[in-house]
Amino acid sequence: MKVTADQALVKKINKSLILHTIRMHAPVSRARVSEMTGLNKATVSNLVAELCAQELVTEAGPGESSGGRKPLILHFNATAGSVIGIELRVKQLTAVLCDLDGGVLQEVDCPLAAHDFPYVLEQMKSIISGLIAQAPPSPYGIVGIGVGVPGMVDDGIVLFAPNLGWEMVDLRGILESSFEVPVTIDNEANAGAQGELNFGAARDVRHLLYISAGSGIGSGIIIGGELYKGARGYAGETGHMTIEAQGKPCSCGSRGCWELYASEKTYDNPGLSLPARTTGELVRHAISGQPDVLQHFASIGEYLGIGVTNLINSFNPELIVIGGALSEAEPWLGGPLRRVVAERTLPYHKQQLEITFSRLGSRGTVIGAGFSAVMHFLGNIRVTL
Amino acid sequence: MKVTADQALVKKINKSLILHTIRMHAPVSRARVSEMTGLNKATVSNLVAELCAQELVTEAGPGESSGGRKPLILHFNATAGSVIGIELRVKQLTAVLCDLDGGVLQEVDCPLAAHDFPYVLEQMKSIISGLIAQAPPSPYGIVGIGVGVPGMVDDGIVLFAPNLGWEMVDLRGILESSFEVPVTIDNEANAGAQGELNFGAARDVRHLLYISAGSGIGSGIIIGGELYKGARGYAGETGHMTIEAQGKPCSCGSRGCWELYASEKTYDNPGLSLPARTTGELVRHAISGQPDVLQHFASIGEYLGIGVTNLINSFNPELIVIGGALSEAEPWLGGPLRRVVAERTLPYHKQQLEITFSRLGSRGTVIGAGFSAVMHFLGNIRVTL
DNA sequence: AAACTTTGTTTAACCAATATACAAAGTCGG
DNA sequence: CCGACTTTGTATATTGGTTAAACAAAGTTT
Repeated sequence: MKVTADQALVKKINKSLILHTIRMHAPVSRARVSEMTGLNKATVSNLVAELCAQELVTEAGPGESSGGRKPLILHFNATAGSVIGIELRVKQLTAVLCDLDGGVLQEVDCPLAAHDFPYVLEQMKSIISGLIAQAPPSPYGIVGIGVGVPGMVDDGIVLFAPNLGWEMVDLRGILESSFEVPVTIDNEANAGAQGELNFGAARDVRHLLYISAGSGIGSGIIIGGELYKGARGYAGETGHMTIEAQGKPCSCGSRGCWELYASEKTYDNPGLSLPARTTGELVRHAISGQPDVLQHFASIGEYLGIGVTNLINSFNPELIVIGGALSEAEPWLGGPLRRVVAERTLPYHKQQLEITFSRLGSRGTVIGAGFSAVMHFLGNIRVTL
Repeated sequence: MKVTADQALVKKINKSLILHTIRMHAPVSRARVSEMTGLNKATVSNLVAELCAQELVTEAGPGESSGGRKPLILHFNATAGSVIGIELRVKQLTAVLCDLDGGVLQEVDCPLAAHDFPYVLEQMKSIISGLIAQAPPSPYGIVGIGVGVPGMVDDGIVLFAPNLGWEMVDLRGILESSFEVPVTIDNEANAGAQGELNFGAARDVRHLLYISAGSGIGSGIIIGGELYKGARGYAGETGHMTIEAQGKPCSCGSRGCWELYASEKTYDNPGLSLPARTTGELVRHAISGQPDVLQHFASIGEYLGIGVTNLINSFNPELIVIGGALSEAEPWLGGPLRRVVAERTLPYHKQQLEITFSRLGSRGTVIGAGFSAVMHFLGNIRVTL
C-alpha cells in the first residue's frame, strides 16, 4: 500500500529514530542524541519528553561533565513491559519471559509427548499463562508474544510445518484471541537470526545469513538489517537445496537435498556405525575421541560448507552464523566447514566473509522470537531513498 | 546513514509518489491521482503544478467527463530528457538511446575485437558520443548513462569481471568525468531484471528472480520491488552454486558449479558431437530436428531446473524469468526445465510460482541499464514501516 | 572571579498538508 | 432548455511539526 507523508508521519519517524537511538546507545544525553541523529536539540527535547511520559525512556540523573553543564542521562526503559518468547521444537517447547531489551526474566521448558495441534496448543497456553502470572508489574504489562515455529509462516499463519504435521494453522489468530495481546509468528530460523542479530554474534551486521542446523536445515536471511521473508513466507527453506543432482531421494520429492547430508537426518542411516543418534550424545563421544563420530562430524562439516558456499554466492552476506542443535559440535564442524568454504568460494568473497557459531546457543531462537514481539510493540519506521 | 524527517522530506515523498503514480498510470487526472495516492486534492494540485513547471509532467487538455466537469489529463513527460543504456558483453557492445519511459530512440551495436579495458573504454566512449549527438533536443538533455557489465559491481566500481579480465575498474568515475553526466553501473543480470520488471515479463512483480543464462549464469534478484545487491555487490553470482558436490572442477576453484551444466559453457566439451558451438546456430539445428542438439538442450533445461529449484527454495520469488542468450532456445528448454522444477520443489511453491522466458529478448539488459539511469534522475523515496 | 563550555528549554518563524468552502464546467431528467 | 446534481480543480484559514536563535542553567578552566 502506498504511504503518504504528512506531519504526523514526520513525528512518528523522528520519535522512532530517537527511541531506537537511545535503546541502542544508552546511556546517552539529549545533546548526544541530537548529534547522532542530526535532529535539532529542541526536537529531541520535545520528543524525549513524550517518550518519558510514555515511560519508554527514563532520566537517570546527571552524568559526567566534559567542560560544561552536566548532561541528563537517558535510558531505554526495558522494564516498561515484558514479552514472552517461545520456541516450538518437535520434542520440546521452550519459553522465556523477557524485558524489552532481551533480558531473560524466567525460562521454562516442557517436553512434548506428541505434536498434534490441539495438544501442543494446550501446552503452549499453559506455559504462557504461567509466565504471564510471573510477569513483574510494569506500565504496559505483557506487550506481546513471539513464537518461533519449525515451518513456513506467512502473516501469522503456519502454512506448512512438515515435522509437526501442521498445515494452514492460524496460530496468531488463536493465540491473540486467547490472550488478547499482539502475537508474532516467525519461522524458527528467522527468529534465531533476529536473536543473533540483536543480542548475539551478529550485532549491527547488515547482511546476515543464519543457518539453523538441527533435525533439518533452515536459514534466516537478514538483508539490509531486516528480515527477508520472500514472496509468501517460504524464503530460507534452504535445507531442500540440491547439492547432489542425482543424490539420495528426499521426503520432499526432490533428490540430493542439503539436509540429507548436513543435518541430524544423517544419523538415521542404518549403514553407519554411530554409537548414538542425538547430537548431544555424539558430542560426548567426540570428546572422548571416538573415530567414527569424528569422521561423521567432519563429513557433516564439509557438506555444511558446500551448502554455505552456495548461499554465499547467492546472498553475499557479511557474516554467517551457524546455529541450531548442531552448533554444539562446533569444535569438530568448524574446521572442515571453513576449509570447504575457503576452497570453493570465489576469491573475492573470502576477503569480507566471517563464519561464526551461535553465541546465544539454544536461547537464540526464543530471545529472537521475543524480540519480534518487542519490535512490533515499539514500532519501526524508516525512510528509504 | 540515518535519515531525519522534516517538511522538506514530506514534500519530497509526496512529490515522488505523485510523479511515479502519473508515470505508471497515465493518462490520469489530478482527481484520480488524489484518490489513488490518498493525498488531498489541494496537495496534488500544488505538487502537480511544480512538476509541470519542471516539465516532468504535461497537461494534455480535457478528457471525457463522467457526469461532471471534464478532467484535465496529465501525462508523464517521457521526452523531458534522454538516457543512454549500454550492455557490455564479451564480444559485443550494445547501446540504446531511450526516452524516460524506456522507449528506444536509437540502437547501436559494435563488435569487440578485444576486451582489455583501454580498448573497450575507447569503443564505449565513441558509441556514447555518437548517441549523445543524436539525442533530440529536450529540457534536460542526456540525464544519465546506465551500463550493464558481466561481473560484480559495487558502487560504480567493477570489482571483478572474469570474462573480461577486469578487476577494480572505476568505470563510473571514468565515464562521469568524460561526459559530466550521472552514470550508473549494474551487473548485467541485475540490469536485465530491472528491464523485465519495468518493461517486460515481470511488471509489478514484487519478488522476481531473473536468470541470465548465456556464456555463464548470473541472477538478478528483486526483493520487494527493489534490486538486492548483497553486502558488497556480489549477490546473484549463482552460476557458481554447487549442484554436484563431487562434480567437474570449475575455473572458480570449486567443483560442480551450476554454469558448467546449464550454460553455453557446456558447448565446449570436446566429447560432445554438437554441430555448432553457439546458441544461435544450435537453435537452427534444433529447428531442423538434429537429435544430438535436442538431447543437449533437454539436458541444459533439466540442469537449469535444478539450479532454479535451489533458488526457489531460498528466495521464494513470485516469478522467474529466464533471459540471456539461452532464452532463444525456449522451445526446447522450457519443457524439461518446468518438469524438473515441478518434480523437485516443495508442494507449496508450485501453487504460486510462474516461470517465463524473457519478453524483451536481447534488449532487456540495455533497457534495464538505461532505466537505472532514469530512476537515478527522477529519484525514488519511500517510507517503510 | 571572570570567561568559556556544554546542556537543555523557550520563542517565534516557517512551511507543508488538510478540511472546508468555492468556482468552474460538465451531465441528466423532465 | 432549464434547474439540480456531479465532478474537477483552486483558494483560504488552520493545524502541527521542525528549526534557528536566543536564552537559562550548570558546569570547567584560567
